[in-house]
Amino acid sequence: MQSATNQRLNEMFDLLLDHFSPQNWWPGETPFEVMVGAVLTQNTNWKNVEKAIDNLKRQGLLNPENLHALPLSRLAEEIRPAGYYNIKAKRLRNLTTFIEERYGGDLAAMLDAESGALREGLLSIKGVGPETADSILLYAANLPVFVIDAYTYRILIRHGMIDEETTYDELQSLFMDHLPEDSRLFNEFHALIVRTAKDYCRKTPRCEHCPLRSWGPSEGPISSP
DNA sequence: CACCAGGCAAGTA
DNA sequence: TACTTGCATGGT
Repeated sequence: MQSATNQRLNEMFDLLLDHFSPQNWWPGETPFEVMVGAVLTQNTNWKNVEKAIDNLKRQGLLNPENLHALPLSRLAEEIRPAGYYNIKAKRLRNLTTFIEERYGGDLAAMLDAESGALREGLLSIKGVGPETADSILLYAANLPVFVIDAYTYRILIRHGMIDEETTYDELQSLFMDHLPEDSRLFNEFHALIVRTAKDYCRKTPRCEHCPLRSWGPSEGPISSP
């Protein structure tokens, strides 16, 4: 027998799937590109990240070795469109240093590591917090880890599933303790949440058409709690 | 013009 | 421990 939470999450997922086609996240050709994108998209529009990624890719810099060897000033210049470019250049350097020092520069070895240990390692990197770490685990390493972001918070608060003080780990457990351990499910679920918020929770609220409008108890835009 | 985007760390009291 | 602030470009 399944829990009420499980039923509620299943209903949410079904509503989203019924409304949208599969999102096919993460937009990245290689695991390393996904990792770089995870850092660059911190509090930043994805469109801006794409420009930065493109700069690196076109110059053959989008691999651990070349990016690690790139001077910080040059790296910052290449990722400038993604914003916060000075601090993000350092964060990317911290990431490549981690790959180098902990896994001898062997990215495949890193992605094969045990999930909990790898998460702990990623979180020890200055500039990698829980959402960035979990995005790497799920979308680069294909591990069954649910990614929580600001959209997930807003939607679940608005629909009465959690309160404002719920922590990242608690909200993550809400999903992971009540859904099958399936990386494909987690991948699609998170992508659909982001898609929903982008399409229906922005300045011109279109709540009357939101796929979650019947997923009570909320009514009205989640952007104005 | 103001506001914010697929966060995080450092500073302050 | 509990708030607050800095980081920065580009689109609405």
